[in-house]
Amino acid sequence: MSAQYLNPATKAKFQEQVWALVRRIPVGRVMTYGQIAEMLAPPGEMNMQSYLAFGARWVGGAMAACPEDIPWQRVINAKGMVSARAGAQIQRELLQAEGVIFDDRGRVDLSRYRWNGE
DNA sequence: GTTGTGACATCGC
DNA sequence: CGCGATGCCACAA
Repeated sequence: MSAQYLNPATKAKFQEQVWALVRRIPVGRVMTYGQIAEMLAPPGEMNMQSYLAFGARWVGGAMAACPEDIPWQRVINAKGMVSARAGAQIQRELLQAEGVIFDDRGRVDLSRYRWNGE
């Protein structure tokens, strides 16, 4: 069969879940893509392992559509750094304005700022 | 139908 | 703790 495309509705739903979770991230806190992916429920249509392997990137895909209502700035990678994308410089300042401290390498202390979803 | 890319994670050194 | 290399899925051309 050709490329096994996932159901658009399922994708959109997952995207919606990501946004809902990002909205719950309190000020001064951050979350990693992998953590968000693991926190949300897998589309079910696909294998669990597959989701675990690429769920993080799906979160990035949802962020690609980052509505202005979503504090996408609080979503960072597992390295505690802002992903290399347009506006990374801005994102850093936004987090600093919220009280997040960046070290010389532009990294934040995940063990301190990472939000466990409470 | 095939090829390449991506807002990443994890393992190894 | 930091950096390099590998693997994974879905999507666009």
